[in-house]
Formats: sequence, C-alpha cells, structure tokens
Amino acid sequence: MSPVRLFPEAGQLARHSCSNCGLGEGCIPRRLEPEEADLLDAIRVERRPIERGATLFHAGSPCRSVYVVRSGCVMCVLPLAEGDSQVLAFRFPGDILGLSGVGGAKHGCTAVALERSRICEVPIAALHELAANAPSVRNLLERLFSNSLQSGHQHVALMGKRLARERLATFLLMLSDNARRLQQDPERLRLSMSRSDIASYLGLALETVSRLLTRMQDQGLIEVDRRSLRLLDLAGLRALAEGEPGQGADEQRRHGPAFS
Amino acid sequence: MSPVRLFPEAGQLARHSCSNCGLGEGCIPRRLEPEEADLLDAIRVERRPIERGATLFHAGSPCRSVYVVRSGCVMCVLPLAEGDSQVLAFRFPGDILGLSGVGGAKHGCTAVALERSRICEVPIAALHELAANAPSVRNLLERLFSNSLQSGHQHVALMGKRLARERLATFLLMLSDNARRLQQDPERLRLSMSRSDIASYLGLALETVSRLLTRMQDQGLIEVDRRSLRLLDLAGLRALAEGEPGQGADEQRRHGPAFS
DNA sequence: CGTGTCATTGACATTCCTCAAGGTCGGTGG
DNA sequence: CCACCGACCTTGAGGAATGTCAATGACACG
Repeated sequence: MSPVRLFPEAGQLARHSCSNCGLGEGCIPRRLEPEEADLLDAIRVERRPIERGATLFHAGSPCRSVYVVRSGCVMCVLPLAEGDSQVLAFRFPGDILGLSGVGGAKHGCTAVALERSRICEVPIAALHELAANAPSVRNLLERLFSNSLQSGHQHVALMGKRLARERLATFLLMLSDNARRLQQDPERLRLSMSRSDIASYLGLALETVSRLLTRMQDQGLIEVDRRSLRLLDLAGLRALAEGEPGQGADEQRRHGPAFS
Repeated sequence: MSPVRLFPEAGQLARHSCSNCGLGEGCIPRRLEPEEADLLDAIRVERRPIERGATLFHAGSPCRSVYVVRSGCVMCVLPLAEGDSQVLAFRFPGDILGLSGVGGAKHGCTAVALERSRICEVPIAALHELAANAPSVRNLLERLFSNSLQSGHQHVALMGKRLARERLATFLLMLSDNARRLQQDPERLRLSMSRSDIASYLGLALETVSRLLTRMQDQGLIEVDRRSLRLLDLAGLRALAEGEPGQGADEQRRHGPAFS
C-alpha cells in the first residue's frame, strides 16, 4: 500500500522528491521552472502522516510553514465562540494549507485531518529566501493567494441566499470535479467529512443535509450509504444546483404537465 | 471641500504624494520603509474620481493594477448567472481592491463605486519590479493577501448559520469599527450601500434587512432614517450579534421577570 | 456486548422569503 | 411650482424552507 523504502528520521518520514510524488500536475512544484522546483523540493519537509482527527495547526498559533496535502483530506475551520466553529474549506491532495497565516505571524484557521493524511511542510522562512531570488516563486505565491481568494468568493456565493438543495448539489458536484482532478471515479465518492462538517461548510443544519441526501436518493439522483456516494445523474444534479425546482418524489411532472 | 491645487493631466487628477494624503496609518505605504514607500508612491497613479454607480473593473477582465480606495466607498461583487450577483465586500478608504486578480491574469470580482470615490491605482507590473528588490514590499503583499483571506473567513462565518438579526447587528458593528478607524464618529453612520447590497452581503432578502432595521429601532438599539444611522446602544448590538435573543418590542423583560 | 459516535427520521416551531401594495425622496420637465 | 417618474424603502400577509428537539438506528471499537 504505502512505499516500502522508508528512511525514518526524527519526526519525519522518508523524503520523496517532488518529481516522483505521483500527484502529477495537481501539485505545486509542477508549476515552477525545474530548477526552482528543485529548490522548493529541497526546503520541503515531509512529515509523519497525521491521523484522522489530529490537528495540523491551530488558529492563532505561530505560522512558520505552509503545507501541501499529499494524500488524505484536511479541513480548515474557523473557531468561533463557545466551541462552535465554521468549516471554511476541505483540502485534497495537491491543495495548499495555511496561506491565510503567511502574512501575519499567526495562523488564520485550524487545520484538522479528516482521515490519515500525508502532508508536505514548506517552512516560510526558506520560502522567503527562495522568493527573494526566483521570480517564478513569487509568481507562484501570488497565484496561490489569488486562487485561495477566489475559492473563498465561491464559498460565499454558495452560502449566499441559495436553497439548501442547491447548495448541497453544488457541493457534491465540487467533490465530483475534485475526484476527476485526482483521477478517481467522479461518480463514486467516499466522503471523508461528516454530515455535520458538510452542514457547517454549507451553512445548514446537519439534519437538513441528511434529509436532503435521502431525498436526492429517492429522486434517483444519488445513491448514498453512510459515507459512500454514487452520483447517478450528474445532469440532474447540475440542474438542481442551478436552481431547477427538482421534481417531487411522486414524479408528477415526469412527462410534462398532467391533465387536470 | 476638495484640495485646491490641482494639476490636471490627461486622465488623471493631480498627484498627491502618499506622505500628505491624509489617510494616515490606515493606508498601505505607511506600512513600508520610507524609501520603499517613496518607490510605491512613484509608481502609483491617482485616477480621476469615479462616480457613484461606475465600475472600476469587471470580473474576468484583464488585471493589470490593484487599487486603493482614497475616499468614498467601493463594493466588490461576484456576478452570478442571470444578472444575479453576490456582494463580497465593501471597501473603505485605505482598503485595497483587486487582489484576487493579481495571481491570475483576470479580475476575480467586479468593483462598483457606491459613491463618488477617489482611487489610487498601482500597476502590477511596476509592483512586481518593486517586489523583486524590496523585501518589505513582498512582505507587505503577503500581509495584504492574508488579511484579505482572513476577512473572507469572517464573511463566511457571518453568513454561516446565524440568525438574520445576528448578521445585521454584526454588520453594523463592523461599519462602526470601520468609522472609528477612519476617525469618524462610530455611532453615526452614513450608509453608502443600499438595503439590497447589505442583504446580498449578508445572504438575506432585502425586506428582511429593512424589517430588522425598523425592529432594532423599535427596540431602541438604533435610529434609522433612510441611509443615516445612529447606533444608540452598542452594548445591546454586541449582545444581539453574539446571539442574545434580543427582547421583543413590548419589552416584557425590562425589569426582570414580571409577576404572572 | 456494551459504549460512543454518527446518521436518520419525525413532529413541530420559527425564521425568513416571496409576493404585493404603498410610501418617500429627489430629480426632471412642463 | 407642480406633476410625474424612477429608485429605493417600508410594511403586510401568507407560506415555504429550514432549524430545533427528541427518539431511534447503525456501525465501529474496544
């Protein structure tokens, strides 16, 4: 399952070079000039895998590195008053973590692994040295930042005044696109997050998410069993996401308006 | 009202140097080393004021500059399908605009002036040259990016599963804090945005915003007349924002539980 | 085989949206 | 000066969508 040749060091697993990581174009160094990718590779630290439920960093703690998800899934949450929290994002292999802390001295959110995950750590100090001399590293950083800003925009748009079923359908389609990007089956999803995580991400109650999933199943759009999902009707899901009413389980409208 | 000594050039108003801009510490060059601030000042262009309703840049259009609000108020919106749009942010003097487009080649949102506004334009190409040699410019950029990311987080948290009255109270307090930062009276606000803009920003219907404003007025928390606001009870607003139920207009609980 | 976590489902209450009808203000032109 | 218009705001009525509370179920783990 996992690579065989390990050279365990204190607190780290063996180094794999970025060039044989397997993440392909999804990951960050691939978007740099080869020499610069090697530099980034050199400052990169591969950490021991973190377990499901473990925290990679806490909001407010000193921010000395950014991270790239190599395998698994990590979510970013913003702690709120009274043990409450808001899920900000789910990060998959190739995604970057911790950008919101780079400019200030502190992390802007908390990163929690949703399953056993491997993570590459990039110390910011070293990254700054790199950026001092390599224009394309600066350029990369900019792109990462603005991508991050734009996905924030999408998240806001998702939460802003849309029906629960539209949000959930959009969310499932996002997961599907993501699976495609990772060269997995875009119609078979294995959710790494709980209903409650999804609900928080979408600004809904977890019961609403649960109910909608079973309703979508009744409508033949998906098949759901615990955390395994099959998307049976991508077009139907897209229609739902766009705000199409979504026919009732009784299917009155199957063949156009019925005679009264 | 406005400065007297103007040196109109083609398409531009007179240049004021950053050092006598009047924005004080709120603005960006103030956070740089003096020499670097001068450099930034040199590449900065002050544009002719844009009128209420005018668009500074469009989502999807080529992104060649970032902007700083010098006076007035500008909102960032994300255009959605069918003429719909999501308000992402309101930007006030000292705030930066257009960061989400810097990494990619295109603007990530549309910027619309809510009132006659003066804007400083910073061409990105020149900014890149500056960043190549000045570490503190790179540092500044990072801080701007991560601030922007973190305010995005706050926006998501605001929209995520909170009651309408909590959102609106939080919003008013944000405006108040902002007024304080701009050395204006934090208890007297002049809204530059419409009810519908506020509603979009908060993920509500405009009628809900309107109703809540009058309800808050009935409860003695604020005084509202069209777009002029007085915050009469900041503590009460904070309580509302934190989720305190907020007593009914009939004020049953004014002196503790009544006798039954 | 208990125990805890997570998910489902139902009943009910509430919030908030939609639709619709004025109302106010500022500007424009007769 | 007044009438009219358009943009924006307020208010009401009614209902749909969603949250809350509570009970139950399924599975994983020890």
